[in-house]
Amino acid sequence: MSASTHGPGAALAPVAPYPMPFVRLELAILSIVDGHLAVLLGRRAQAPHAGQWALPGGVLRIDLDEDLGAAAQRVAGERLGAPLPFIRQLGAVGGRARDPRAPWALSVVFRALLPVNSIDPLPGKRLEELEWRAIDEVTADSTLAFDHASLVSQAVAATRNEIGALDLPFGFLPEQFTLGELQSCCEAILGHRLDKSSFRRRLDDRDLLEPVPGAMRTGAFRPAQLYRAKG
Amino acid sequence: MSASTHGPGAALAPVAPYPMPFVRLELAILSIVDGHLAVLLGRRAQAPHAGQWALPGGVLRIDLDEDLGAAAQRVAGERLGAPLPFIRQLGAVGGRARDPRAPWALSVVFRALLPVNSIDPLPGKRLEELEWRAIDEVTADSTLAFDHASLVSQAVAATRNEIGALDLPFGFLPEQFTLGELQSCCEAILGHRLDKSSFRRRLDDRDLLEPVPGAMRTGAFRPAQLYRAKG
DNA sequence: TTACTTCGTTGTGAATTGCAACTATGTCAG
DNA sequence: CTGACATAGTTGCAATTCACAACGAAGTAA
Repeated sequence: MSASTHGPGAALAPVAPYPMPFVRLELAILSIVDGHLAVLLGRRAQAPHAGQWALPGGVLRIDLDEDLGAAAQRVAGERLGAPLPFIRQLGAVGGRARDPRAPWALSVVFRALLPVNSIDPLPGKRLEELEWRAIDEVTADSTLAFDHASLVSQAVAATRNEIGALDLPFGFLPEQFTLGELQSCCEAILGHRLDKSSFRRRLDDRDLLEPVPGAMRTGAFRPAQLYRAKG
Repeated sequence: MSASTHGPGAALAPVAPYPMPFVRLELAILSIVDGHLAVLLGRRAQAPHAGQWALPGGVLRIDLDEDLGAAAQRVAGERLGAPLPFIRQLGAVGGRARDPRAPWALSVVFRALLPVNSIDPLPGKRLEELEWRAIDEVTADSTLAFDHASLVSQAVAATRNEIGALDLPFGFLPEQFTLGELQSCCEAILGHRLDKSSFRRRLDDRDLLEPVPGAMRTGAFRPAQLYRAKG
């Protein structure tokens, strides 16, 4: 459709006659279930790797997608029924032996964060089983399809680095949250516990949060001040 | 240049009926010239953006390249005549309006480090002007072709982050180097001076270097112990 | 011999961090 | 009504790290 009908500029050198790779987007969607970092996987219905678990993804559609970010959002919408607000590109993988459906397959990998108690995106459209799987299991088993085990590790490592730099995982949290929730969230991502006072000191040194004046989270015990991201 | 008679790809059956993007590799090759961080740019001979400066790069050749890393090495060899030992992928950019030669262009961006006094890679093959340009100028002018100014900024930011995490820029250095050289190198990358004692303390806390027993760098003043990367 | 420049180390006060205690404030059981 | 309880939020302090500066050491060059 858009093969040659896109030429507002002057006549340029033609696109090289080389065959191009099969380009896909893969989504590493992370969340926290039962206090543990988890990734959303789908069981493949068709060959190749039928029956194995894989990251949700889809083919790049240059007729539909304005750019890579838009492509990732489109795939997220098709597979999960909802756009992903906190999404970041991790990089690309590509090579000859990655996907038997094509002689050369290139995937651009995106990482997204979904709120803790987000409604399970299972009521999607044409999707098979989708399941949250704990990171520890996934990286231990490593029976994922294609090279997706390595992609998951990459996504987790990138996310842990962000937390280390106090780049807060707002994608995991509702708009308003308590400092305890934020800390638990970071602990789940990192896989170890943090010190409360150090954590809070670093937070207000960086001036990233602001308290919501009247709002408190009321529960079984003492209520906690609600905060929201600043700026 | 690449409109020659090379068409082994016609036989490859497309795996999906969707058209695929035009895929290129771009190289952000950094070095330190005159104590300042610099990037290697080439002046474009042909349209589009003829006469403007751009990162060296080339088209992905799925018939030649085993994977993305190999593709980057091949492009480096063709454009510079030498392989790049310290190379890392930064990510991919892609969209409709990136390159007027194709309706949809995707570039995978690599960052490489070249030793300080590396022989200028100018004696390449079919290349136009290639020139080291100081980072400060490049990011200020921003008259680079395509979106390459943004790619350069990305490469610099990634490299500065690595230094901050004491991921040492061995690519900038010869196999053996003095601590002073290493420090100057990091200072050039970061753009500001570092404290000598702090720098050395952090270095031997992480146990990254080992002294070469008898080797000293002798110069105009007091000789300095030579070190090499450990492990 | 002396000036000079870089190498390498040491010292010190400030800032950050880790650890642990303490108080505060609500719910809930009795 | 009262006190146990679990979490919220703060405080204190020792230990570590850090920035900054000074120092002696080692070579060249005049």
